[in-house]
Amino acid sequence: MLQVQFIRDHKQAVLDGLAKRNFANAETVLNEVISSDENRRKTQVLLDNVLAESNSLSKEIGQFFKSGEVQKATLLKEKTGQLKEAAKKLTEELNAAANKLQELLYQIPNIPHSSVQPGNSEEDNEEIFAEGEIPNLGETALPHWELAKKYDLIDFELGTKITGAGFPVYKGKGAKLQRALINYFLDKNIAAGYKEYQVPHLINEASGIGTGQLPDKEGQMYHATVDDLYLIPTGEVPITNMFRGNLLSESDFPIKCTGYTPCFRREAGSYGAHVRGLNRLHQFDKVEIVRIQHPDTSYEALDGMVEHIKGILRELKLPYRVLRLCGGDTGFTAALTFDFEVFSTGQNRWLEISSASNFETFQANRLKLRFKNKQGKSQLAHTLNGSSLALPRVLAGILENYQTVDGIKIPEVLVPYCGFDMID
RNA sequence: AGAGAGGUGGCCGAGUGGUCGAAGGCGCACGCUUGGAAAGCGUGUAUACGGCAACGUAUCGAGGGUUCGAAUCCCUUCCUCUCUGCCA
Repeated sequence: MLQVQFIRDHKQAVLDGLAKRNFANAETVLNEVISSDENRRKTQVLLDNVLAESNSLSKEIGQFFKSGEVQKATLLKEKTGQLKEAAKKLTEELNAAANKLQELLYQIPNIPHSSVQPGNSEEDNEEIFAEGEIPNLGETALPHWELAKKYDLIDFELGTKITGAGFPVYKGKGAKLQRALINYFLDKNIAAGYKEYQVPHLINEASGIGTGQLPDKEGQMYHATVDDLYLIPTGEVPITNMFRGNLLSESDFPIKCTGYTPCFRREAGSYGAHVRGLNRLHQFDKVEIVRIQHPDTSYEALDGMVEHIKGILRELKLPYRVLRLCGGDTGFTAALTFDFEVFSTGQNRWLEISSASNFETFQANRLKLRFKNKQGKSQLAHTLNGSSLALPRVLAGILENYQTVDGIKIPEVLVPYCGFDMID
């Protein structure tokens, strides 16, 4: 959520930013925001004045009662009746104005960073880095769902029986490989200074609002209605919300967290060849990294996260590329996002395996996550997160890129975690 | 799940209808003191919104109500603790 003050002071910059995202009716919405805000402030001044008068009258009445001048008190009481009505009406107006402003602000996405290019879709994302060799497996390369079947690693049908499509069952060495990856990712993150957390997998409404999943995107989350809780779509939500409402001091920075969680996504509207196998699931595992930063260092931090993720992919010896997302493809809450994609040899396409973003103050404003700056004022912090990494597609990438006629080789760094070096 | 107790500032804790944004203590900051430190003494120390400011308003878990006036009374709700039950 953008700050009203910022919109008031930098209207043109906001318009330019929204244009990069192709946000419709930006000017109209901003004008509405500004007029709602004016209305809100005007109403508040009126209400404050009424309440101030009412308060001082009440004090006088109290004095009169104390000194026994009951008649004077009774006289004043009549006056307060009118003020009460006025206050009630103004309170309603103020609430209505504040709610309207809030609703408008919820609709406006974050302003993209200056390096973000305009664009409509993933076609317009820029590749900024690529590394690793794409193995030449020729015609024999199999997609991971066939490999998974051949070596009995993942059972999609069994998951369908238990739950439904998109809830696979990992078996034997498939399960072990996945567990090895989780441990390896966590160890890498911890070595880089991230503190490990195990967090709840269900969240309440306030948490969903804090990180921006609610109120608009509830259709993407599973909702446990009896208790009004949501299954997390990503570990970002519980991890970031640990800091909701906090007032930090500068010495608390940087805050670096990591955690392994399953992720649950309804993925309403997804279908077709692109969702086969592990490509798109309703439940998948992910190791997440989250950082809370001083605004001055948040972009350094983002670069640090990108380098960290590169390091992991380099060790896994997977061919990957990094994209800077264009305005139209950048998520609602992010100012700048880098996507990581691994080349999937068996499908001959790139698969997104990580996304690292700086949200600047957008989430912090919703979370009321602030710190005391050097001037002693409270100021919004910056939040960032990234996947390190999303499991299924890394698994798919390993199966497909490491396949040989004799079986699937295990990347060297994972052998100690797996306890075997070959799936055959 | 049933019964009871309770939720007050960074922390502890007083406050049961008015002068209470809230005593006292701890912590923290600054100053005095000191060769330096500790101790001692003094001053200051919540957040949000509005206002150039003086200041005003709101906030004692949250929401609603009674009252001229609510931290204090009533209702709803959330959370915590104790006991009982159940249970990985």
